[in-house]
Amino acid sequence: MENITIKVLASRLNLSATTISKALKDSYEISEPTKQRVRALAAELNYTPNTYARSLRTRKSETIAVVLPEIADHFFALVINGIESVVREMGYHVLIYLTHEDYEREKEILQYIKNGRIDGLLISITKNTITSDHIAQLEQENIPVIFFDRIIEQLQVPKVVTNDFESSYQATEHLLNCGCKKIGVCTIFADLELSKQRIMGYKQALKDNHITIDVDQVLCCTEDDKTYDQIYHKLQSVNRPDGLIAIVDKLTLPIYQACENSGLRIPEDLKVISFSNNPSASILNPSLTTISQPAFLIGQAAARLLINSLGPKYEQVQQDITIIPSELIIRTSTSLTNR
Amino acid sequence: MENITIKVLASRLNLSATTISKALKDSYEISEPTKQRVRALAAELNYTPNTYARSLRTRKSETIAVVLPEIADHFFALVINGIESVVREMGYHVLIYLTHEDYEREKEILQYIKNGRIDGLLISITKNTITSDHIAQLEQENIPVIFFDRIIEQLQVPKVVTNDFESSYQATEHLLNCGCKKIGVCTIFADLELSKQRIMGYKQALKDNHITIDVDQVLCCTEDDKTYDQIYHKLQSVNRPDGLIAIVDKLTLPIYQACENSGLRIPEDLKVISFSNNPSASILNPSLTTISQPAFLIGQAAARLLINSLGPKYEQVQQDITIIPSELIIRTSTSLTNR
DNA sequence: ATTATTTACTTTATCGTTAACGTAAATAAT
DNA sequence: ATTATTTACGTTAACGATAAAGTAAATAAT
Repeated sequence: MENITIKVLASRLNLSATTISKALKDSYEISEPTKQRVRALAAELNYTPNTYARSLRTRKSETIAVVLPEIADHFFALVINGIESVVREMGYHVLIYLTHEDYEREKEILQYIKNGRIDGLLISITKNTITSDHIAQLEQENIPVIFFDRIIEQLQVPKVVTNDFESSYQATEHLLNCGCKKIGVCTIFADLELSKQRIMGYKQALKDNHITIDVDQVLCCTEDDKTYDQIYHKLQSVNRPDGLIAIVDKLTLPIYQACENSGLRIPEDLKVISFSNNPSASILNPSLTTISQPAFLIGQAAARLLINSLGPKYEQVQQDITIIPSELIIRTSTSLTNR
Repeated sequence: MENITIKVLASRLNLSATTISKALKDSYEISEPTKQRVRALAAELNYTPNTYARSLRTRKSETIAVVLPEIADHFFALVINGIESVVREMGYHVLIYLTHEDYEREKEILQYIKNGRIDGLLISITKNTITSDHIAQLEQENIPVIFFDRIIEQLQVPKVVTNDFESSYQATEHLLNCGCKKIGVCTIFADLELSKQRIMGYKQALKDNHITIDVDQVLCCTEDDKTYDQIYHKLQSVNRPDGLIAIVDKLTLPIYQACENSGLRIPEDLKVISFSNNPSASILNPSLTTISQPAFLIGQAAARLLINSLGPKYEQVQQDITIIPSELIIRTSTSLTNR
């Protein structure tokens, strides 16, 4: 079957290839009757332009890459939904790359996508990303980059995040209001800016409420396969918390399991709040109080920023940070109980 | 900043562009010393080939598209993980397109990606996809297509699915073994082949156990916003089931909520099994008995089939179906209770 | 010693599209 | 009536890579 190219259309209509190209772009240089003939034949033969030829010529691919740690995570899935909603409207395409929290893999990917292929990049770094050269390099090649959620603070690149500090502060105050005396916080991503912010928010809330900060109540589970044990151990200890903030959704499972297995009752013995977007939070037993992050909106905002920066004017995107607030959704896991 | 192309390398080394190209491909036509010089300079200048130029010439893009209804669904997220694991190994790239269960959107997307851009397609159709012309058309353009999970039975295209019939049969027998007398089944995707298979499996199990099939126990919730009401209503009725099979994960939430709100106890009053890959199944209360689909393996198998069909030999992929079995994971929601 | 083959390249053409520039005919301006 | 401008196209070249075909020099075969 013959490949339908612009040349085929041209020879059939006794026009030049350029004229076809211009006609299909609705250029003012082409007369209306000619445009109609061209469009009619293009439709009849089901012509679609060859992406590669076009991109080679125009140096635009209408394709962006999304690089992120994980997709089987409701937060990131929702972010992608947000990105897709914008990208679709703008007629762009999305390449997805998963790092699986592997820093080396992240560097590989960025190397991979450098030449051609993408017009811009949305990225959420791995928990181990320590340098930013691989990202800065893309910028040097004039590929705009936007960070979302997991950012590198120092890099002069637009960022879209939630109000990590404030929402953690708010969560801590909520636990205090529920009568908690010893509040702990737990993370698995010690080095991420968002973890630091959330822990700072927690500490600030304690400080503002004149409560001494006990470093022992900040639990960093950095080794994946020991997370459960560390939590279980903590909840068994004499110095166990009576309120716990989980900085990531992934901690919900081990926390609930550790309580189940150690006989601790939620919320009677331990009140729990988790940063989470998981819809099953409402049918857990007890239902889980969450800080629900605006994942969809983060995706949208990041995608808009990126696509705007690809526009014709190319005004150097100002180095800025977009903050979209999270929402505290109070459920049973922090219910008041009389003891 | 000058763009590093093959020509730049060529002029710097006093070689022709073709020689550079061949050297970088480790062609036998180029001498070892020359290859080394070329590789050294390429590395020094951080050369990466222009994807579009290459794809235009070779008619290969090393890119596949994945078209699927939804990403914020643990099953599909795991499928993507599986796909990514294979694609990554093979050096391919993945474009993601979401249909959001919109059939028109699905057609648009396929039109969209027709020319150039992708070498092959992995697709799981929307709940409303009734014709297959848009898919057959891609095949005509020599773009191989593989179905996964949600297939069109009639289309002569390789398919990767789980054992829908058998696992549903097995689930039904499990409920019978737990003493259920009136087993219901519930779906939101009446027209999908997988729904039909699962319902057939359920019916066959009843038949084989000499139980009359009551069509009233097959609940099709086709309108999204009425799902909860229909389930609630069903569970309130005189003819309510004492065992329920949920054909998709999305039904877990409304079923648990309806039980909560109507005072039905799981598993005492109603035993529940759901097709689900959601990790929170184990911390629901009661924990949920699931048929866990091999999502990751489905993704891998589909991706392998596709990429193999892109290979040089291009032996017409046999019209076949790959079936990867699901696993019944028994938890508390189907525990035996004495009544 | 002559021819055949191999080695290591180069030249040319092309993938499909579009940017840049060119031009004949028609229309408008003076 | 002459020049200027506009309209509606066409020609050429190029994006960067590679397939196809060509070639000089070196080596092997007879």
